[in-house]
Amino acid sequence: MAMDSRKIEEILEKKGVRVTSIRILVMDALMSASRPMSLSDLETVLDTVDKSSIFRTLEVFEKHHAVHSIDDGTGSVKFEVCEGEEECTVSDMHAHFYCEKCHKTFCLKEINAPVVDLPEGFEMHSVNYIVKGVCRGCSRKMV
Amino acid sequence: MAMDSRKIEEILEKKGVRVTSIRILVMDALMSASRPMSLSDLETVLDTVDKSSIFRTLEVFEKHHAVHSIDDGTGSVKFEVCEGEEECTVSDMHAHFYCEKCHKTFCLKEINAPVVDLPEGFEMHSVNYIVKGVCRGCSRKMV
DNA sequence: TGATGAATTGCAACCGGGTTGCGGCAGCCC
DNA sequence: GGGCTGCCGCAACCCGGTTGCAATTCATCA
Repeated sequence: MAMDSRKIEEILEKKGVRVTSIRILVMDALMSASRPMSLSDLETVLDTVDKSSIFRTLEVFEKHHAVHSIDDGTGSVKFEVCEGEEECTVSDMHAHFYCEKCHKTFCLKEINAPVVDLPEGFEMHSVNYIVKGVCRGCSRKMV
Repeated sequence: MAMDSRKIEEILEKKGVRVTSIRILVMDALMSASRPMSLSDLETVLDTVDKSSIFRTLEVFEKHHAVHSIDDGTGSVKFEVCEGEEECTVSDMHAHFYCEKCHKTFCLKEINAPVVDLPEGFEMHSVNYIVKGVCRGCSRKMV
């Protein structure tokens, strides 16, 4: 338990999510992780909780804008906690970095996902901006 | 057969890909499609050809930089023909648009994928820039 | 406190995209 | 022709994601 469960309950309530023990566990895991987590990441961390429960919990969280999903092109969707109180908007989305060596996905929180002008008639709902390459740790090791 | 198979043979040879009848079929399908195609798209278009053959053909094409793959976050990777003679570079990559109504992926060829400055130590190999929303056709229909 | 109905959870099975092992076949060179 | 290499089809598999269903938990109200 990395975080005070009171605080987590508060957050869930603020988002309009009914509080249950499993939801606290999942939110806690997400908040104490330094990187976006996939369903199977969560499965291994929370090995007492069933996969489908985690899956449905994430569904609920996403619907209530407590978390958002990002697709880093690895074939497994990652989830991270929404920052502000409000729903994430397009301009809030930040870039992500996927390391091809260590297969980890990093948040580049400082870097907003760039927004481009679309051709007329196209309506933007969200953007996904993923950079792939080698992360700091791995590029050091290679010298 | 939308294209002259001679031309396709030429292209394959230029990329250093051995020419076979299946490879011509796959390349033809990709070149005559107006949108990036997934493995299963190709499967339905080329219903005489086995899935694994298409899969391995795409592998070969990709290794020889005859096609590149894009991940639009739908869970199925799409492929499109590389434009120039040379290997695609980061700055050549263009943005893509995924329509949440009709579930089609569009190339925004005019729009280069934006390139951001990474934190020190991170090394960029490729970028994926996907915009999700509603496409022109679908937003018209809704009026 | 106990009953009732709705929401949540675990289990098991399923789905679909992607991937692989293997045996057969085609093309090529000697 | 014989042998080699690479290509192809088939079937089976893997894994992330998803669903149906029955059991459990929870909130509510009498």
